[in-house]
Amino acid sequence: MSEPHHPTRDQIRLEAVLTALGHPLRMNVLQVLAEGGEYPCGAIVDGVSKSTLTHHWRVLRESGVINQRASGRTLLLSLRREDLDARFPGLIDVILASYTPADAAEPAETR
Amino acid sequence: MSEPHHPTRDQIRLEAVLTALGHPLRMNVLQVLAEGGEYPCGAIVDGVSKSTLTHHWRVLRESGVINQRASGRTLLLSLRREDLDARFPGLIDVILASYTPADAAEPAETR
DNA sequence: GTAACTGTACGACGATCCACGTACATTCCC
DNA sequence: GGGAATGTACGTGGATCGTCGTACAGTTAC
Repeated sequence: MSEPHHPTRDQIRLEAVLTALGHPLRMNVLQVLAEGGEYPCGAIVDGVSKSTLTHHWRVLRESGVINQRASGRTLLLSLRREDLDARFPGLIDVILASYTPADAAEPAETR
Repeated sequence: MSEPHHPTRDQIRLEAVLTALGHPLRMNVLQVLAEGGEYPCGAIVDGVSKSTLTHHWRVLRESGVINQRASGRTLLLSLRREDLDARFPGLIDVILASYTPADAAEPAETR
């Protein structure tokens, strides 16, 4: 696996982060990764094709929300917590706290 | 002017708010309205056609970010601060604090 | 009443988003 | 080496976004 391109900390833009998190699947990924640790691409979401997932990984990676690290034949995903907290202090915490079960009710809703 | 439709406080969804603010023009509007007070539609942004503005007002209104109140021949816009703070405590403050001049540098940038 | 002003409604257009299937590159394991 | 596993790359098709011009509706002022 090749190392994909990531923005540096300074290149992370607020609008890109907000846009990235304005999609239920990607918000769901944030929730999972916020627990900490690294996950292979295929271990977080299911019910979606591989190529669709690749699309969402790219949005999350290029906005600076996640990091993708090659390990064997998998790419390990993790949240760029330190970078996000340094750039936008409190933002991730507030978003996670604001995303109530009422919002998360239908992950695969009609949209 | 007719009163347009607004979501109730409970109908405001985090993803919709994040998506709404994931556009530089609308983020700009948030900054202006966060100062407080009410503004006519045409007094916040310029360099964009009226119909384009109407589109962005709808996005902001339907996501629950702003309120539009009819007054004479104008619609007065204001931030739904109380509703947003009640629903997502701290979110607006953090977003405003995170939106540094570096991000806001080019309001009418190449997009 | 009539003209000017403010903003919406509607339709159009190109660009982007989102989901998918297929093909391919890389790695692991036999 | 050959096959299986993991994910990306590419192209496609439909939906939505962002912008605009034009037309229209409500209000104000003469």
